[in-house]
Amino acid sequence: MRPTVHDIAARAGVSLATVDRVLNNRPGVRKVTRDKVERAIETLGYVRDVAAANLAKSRSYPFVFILPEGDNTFMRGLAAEVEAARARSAIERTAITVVFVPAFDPAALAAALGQARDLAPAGVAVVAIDAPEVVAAVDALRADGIAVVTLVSDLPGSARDHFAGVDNVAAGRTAGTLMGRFLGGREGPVAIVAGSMLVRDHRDRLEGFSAAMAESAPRHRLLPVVEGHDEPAEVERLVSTLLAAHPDLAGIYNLGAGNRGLIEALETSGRQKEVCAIAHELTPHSRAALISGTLDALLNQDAGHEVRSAIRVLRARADGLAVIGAQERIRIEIFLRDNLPVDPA
Amino acid sequence: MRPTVHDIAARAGVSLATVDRVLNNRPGVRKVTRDKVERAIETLGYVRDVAAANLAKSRSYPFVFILPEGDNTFMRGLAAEVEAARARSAIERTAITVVFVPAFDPAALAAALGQARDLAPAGVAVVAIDAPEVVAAVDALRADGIAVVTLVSDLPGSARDHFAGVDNVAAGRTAGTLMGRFLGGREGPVAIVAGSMLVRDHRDRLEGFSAAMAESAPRHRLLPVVEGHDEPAEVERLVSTLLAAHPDLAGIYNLGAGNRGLIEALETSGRQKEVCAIAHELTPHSRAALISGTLDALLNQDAGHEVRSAIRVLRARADGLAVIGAQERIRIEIFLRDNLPVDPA
DNA sequence: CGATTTTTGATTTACGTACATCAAAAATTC
DNA sequence: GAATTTTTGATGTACGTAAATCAAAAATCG
Repeated sequence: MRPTVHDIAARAGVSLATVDRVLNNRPGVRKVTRDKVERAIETLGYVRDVAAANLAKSRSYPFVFILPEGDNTFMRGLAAEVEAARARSAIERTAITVVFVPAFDPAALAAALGQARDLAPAGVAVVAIDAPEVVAAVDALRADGIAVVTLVSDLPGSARDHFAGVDNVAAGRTAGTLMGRFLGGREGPVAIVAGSMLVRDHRDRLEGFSAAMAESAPRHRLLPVVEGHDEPAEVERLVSTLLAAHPDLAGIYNLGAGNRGLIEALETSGRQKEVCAIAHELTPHSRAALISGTLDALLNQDAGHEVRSAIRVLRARADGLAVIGAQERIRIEIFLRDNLPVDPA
Repeated sequence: MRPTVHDIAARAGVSLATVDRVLNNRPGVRKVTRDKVERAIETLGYVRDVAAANLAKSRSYPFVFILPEGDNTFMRGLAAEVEAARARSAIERTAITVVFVPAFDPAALAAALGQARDLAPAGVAVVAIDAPEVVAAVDALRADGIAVVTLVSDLPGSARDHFAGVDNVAAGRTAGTLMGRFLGGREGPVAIVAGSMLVRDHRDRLEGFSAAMAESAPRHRLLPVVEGHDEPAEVERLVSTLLAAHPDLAGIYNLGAGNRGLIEALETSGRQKEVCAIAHELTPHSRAALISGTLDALLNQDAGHEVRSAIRVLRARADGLAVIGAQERIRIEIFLRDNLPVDPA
């Protein structure tokens, strides 16, 4: 049977109250006694029963999640995952408030962070935009002792506690290597579609992709990046224009959202088999396109993992505990039509 | 504030005892009263506090894990993950016993399953070997009401509750598609190295690989499968022989363990860049070979995920709860040098 | 209707920890 | 050695649920 505080008290020859004082380092214990108790804890291998402790404390963790609005499928999926976490909040003793802000709008985001601060939560998770006012708002939260985790897109230069997202330079590199190898002997330029160079994750992916392509397929020319603002309709126009302008187009890398537009444009052109297309995020649309062969590979970050990781980190920070970095690292998943999970993410 | 049993009692106008009877469906409650209580539960949105419930029940889950012996890195990693779970057992209320049996030995495995039965655990997790005596031993456990989960390698035809591992046909297909696309315009046959056709996972991978290669690279001839029994030394001999016999070898797929032998043979031959090599399981050796370019891609199943999933499922079965299949599906991870996680699995 | 069975209420103990209070003992100071 | 401060003990309550007991009330039966 697992040792309890009573066992420690007996073993150390002290009272329960003293054990409690040591365990929760309350004052009023001589060092000799403290040592005795700590030795007993050590030899018995006592581990505090967190469930019982939380029950006794009736602790709760109020968190705020700030997510972008818009009909981008990935972000909607992320919101759904936060909602799922909210549903679990009863048993996890978290109280999650979700706030939506206009996408790509630094001022609105900074304002939302300010309002979150007024709620005095234990922690805030935010899909960041890389702008000075956002950095300032995050730092203000931290100054109030509120834990902050960036989600999906990071905010380097701020005092955020943690980034719950993938290494986007590595993601871009992965896409570049796959593109280079899939192109094989083919000739022709490669196009790149981004959402916005305002967000850090897109800039990072571009950097990684360009570098890896230069290594794995140096003879392929990269066309200038076009920005589709993660809007399917805009992406479709851009890609159609690219396809028309470059009859020898060998590949397309969409490093942002708006895959519906990419897929639509490719299939309308009838060149979906000749053009090697790589994109991000597994959604019902991208999934179908991967199966049909319009998309050749898909990189993915698991939104559910990211949300759960963010919550774990926020809770740990709220308790003043350390975070095991390796355990919270979000993986870059590669999907081909053959290793698709049965359920759409 | 979250509702408790007291709130339900008050709302339904019954006593605490009656609420308890309904919640744990004990006998002695009229349907009218039961309905009243259930309506109160519904309207208040009551969710049982599992932590408090487990505390009150002081429930514990004794599990037995049966793993193969041998110095195969993946299996050692799996054992380490089980050990890590054992370390967490204090806070998770599990009591895990680990048993090691000789690899590829159906009789020994069946005997171990029999011994596990004598311990009367709540559940057993086992790396299965596809043999009739093993099926019989698993079915005997199930007949005793002991939950059984197969780990890594499945046992179809048995009464096991769940398989905590990847879809190995899909894994083989993934390898086949990657191989086909990576080969690009190259010519030459492709070799396949397996561990043993005795275990289901290897047979499944072979099937998937052959099918996908036939689709994506039909002109490449597949050489007859050779078996290396997951032993690095044996794999090295086999691969060296293959390399010598086929100067035009285009690719090698190692669907079993023993990557050290594969890597050694390739690097000794000096043909590691010409031959496209795809293997399974991320280990320090395979990781280094991926970075150096000796291996071109690596498929992986996360042993930690598998162990934790197995425990979740065993616990759910022990409590008579349903398992959310989609949540327990283990993904087939693809690693290129660019998306390697920072820490070796 | 009374007798019997079934259903319900009231109450208590327990799980392992947190936290508070007050008294008792020990150590320290003068 | 007395007065003071610090340390320790004893004890109780709380968290939300499980589980048991015994009495009381209600329903059912003959």
